[in-house]
Amino acid sequence: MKKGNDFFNDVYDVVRQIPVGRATSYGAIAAYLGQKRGARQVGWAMGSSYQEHDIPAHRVVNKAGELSASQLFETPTTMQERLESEGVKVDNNRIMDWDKVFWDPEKELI
DNA sequence: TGCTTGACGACGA
DNA sequence: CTCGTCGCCAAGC
Repeated sequence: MKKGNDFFNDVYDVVRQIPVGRATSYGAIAAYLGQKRGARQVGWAMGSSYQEHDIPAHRVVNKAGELSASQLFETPTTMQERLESEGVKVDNNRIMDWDKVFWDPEKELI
């Protein structure tokens, strides 16, 4: 059986709980999972199979609120349009009011 | 088996 | 505030 898949499943579970109009960072998820230094692995895990799962990957951005994954979506603007559709303002691939939109699983999630 | 890359983060200039 | 460098972990070649 797989062994490191638990990390994947946990990442997906956290992402699914992200409320609409909010967003979180890879580092925050990694820290919530106890892998504070696994921020890159979070993005790698999702990018490897997020299409096979039903998770709002567009609500996950880097610590700077930048849509670094926008070009991995169907189109380079899909991620931005989806966020704006949920009420999140995006400017130059960066979330505006990031400090307000930021959703910390360690504090919001129990 | 070993080197390189990557949806990142923190620190310094 | 923006740019550049180093560090972490896992997968790919």
